[in-house]
Amino acid sequence: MPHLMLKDLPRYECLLEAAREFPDLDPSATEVFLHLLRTGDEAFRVVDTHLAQHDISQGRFGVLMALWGNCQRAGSENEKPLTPAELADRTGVTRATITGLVDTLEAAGFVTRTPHPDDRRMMSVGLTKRGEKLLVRILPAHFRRMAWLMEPLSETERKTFVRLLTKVLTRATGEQTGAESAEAVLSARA
Amino acid sequence: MPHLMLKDLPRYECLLEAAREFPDLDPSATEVFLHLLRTGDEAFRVVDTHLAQHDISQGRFGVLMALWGNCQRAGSENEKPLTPAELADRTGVTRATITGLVDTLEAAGFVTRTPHPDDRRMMSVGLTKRGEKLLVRILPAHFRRMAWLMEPLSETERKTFVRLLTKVLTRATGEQTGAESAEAVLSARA
DNA sequence: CTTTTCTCGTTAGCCGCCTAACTATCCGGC
DNA sequence: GCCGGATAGTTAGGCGGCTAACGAGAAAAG
Repeated sequence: MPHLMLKDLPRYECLLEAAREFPDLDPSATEVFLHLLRTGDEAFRVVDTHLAQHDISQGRFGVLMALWGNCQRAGSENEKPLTPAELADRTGVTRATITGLVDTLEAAGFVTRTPHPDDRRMMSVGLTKRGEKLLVRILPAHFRRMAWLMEPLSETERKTFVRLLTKVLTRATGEQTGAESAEAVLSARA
Repeated sequence: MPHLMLKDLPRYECLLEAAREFPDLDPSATEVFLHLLRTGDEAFRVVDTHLAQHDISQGRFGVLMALWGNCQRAGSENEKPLTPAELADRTGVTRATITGLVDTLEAAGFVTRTPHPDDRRMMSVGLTKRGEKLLVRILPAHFRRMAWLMEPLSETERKTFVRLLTKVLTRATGEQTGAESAEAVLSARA
């Protein structure tokens, strides 16, 4: 689970000291980076612990949410069945992983897997009544956890937070402007 | 790898709509939460991609960094060998996981595993010259990636960012004040 | 119409993480 | 001194990610 390198984040003075040995080390950037990963990890753990109480992993939950289609993708009425490929796309895991998740969810009776009417290569994965009930039972506490976690932040701070996160996310996910891509820039001096 | 539930983050209006159905849903809190996890995930991916080029997973890297002891824990001179229990503590994974990671690193010649002189239950895991060289070769590009990722943020923004992250981290990791703990508060209405 | 090429889902196998159980060792009470 | 409980590391088994390779079916090229 942990995406982490050091559980106890280094003190800033240590980063400064290390920066003398490694000129490439930007202390403030490193500090933000480590805090980001650590906090993301702990936030994940908070909700994952809750979902695990209902035998639902984050991956399974993602599939259920995608199927439940809560206002995803403009213009879709809720509860539309999806293909494994669409599920992979929306949850951000590979198709191979979707196969495994759907296997588990199907065995538990939360989703059904039927041949796609139009294209015999495809499958159609739909949420069952049972799966829907599970979500309705789980979601309130799930939302409460997120609200609890963010309670220390004012509305203004939340706006700022999202803005900063978006800046980093935009850079991380590329919007590859050719020569400016991460790989190009960063391997130049390798 | 992905700690995520939805790859394409929902639009804010969708959260508002969902909040009508689920009174427990706090739209701004949910928005921050989803952005935090998504961004943390992508930031992780940025450095993980680089480490993977050297056949080093994040877990292995954590062990090497802990051993290299870069200014961890006040008063320790660098390069001190550690026990698996200490490694588990510092990297935030279980001891069982450390066993596996050290197995791999030992097979690759980056660390050595010797019996502890004082206590025959313990082992002493130390960094080899080869492991040290690996770190020195990898770290500059590693630091460059972190710096590149945070480049869009000004120094002021970085300070703010760390402050906000710390607020959430503090809440997530508890500092359990008895009745205020997450489990107590959140399961009250379950 | 045939053949090539692409896409879909699945499979197989790897890895890192977990928990639970086990063995060996140390320590504290009697 | 001995014996029960704590502690260190490992093992066994499960799970959910990944990549790579596959066969079935659709679509494009000829």
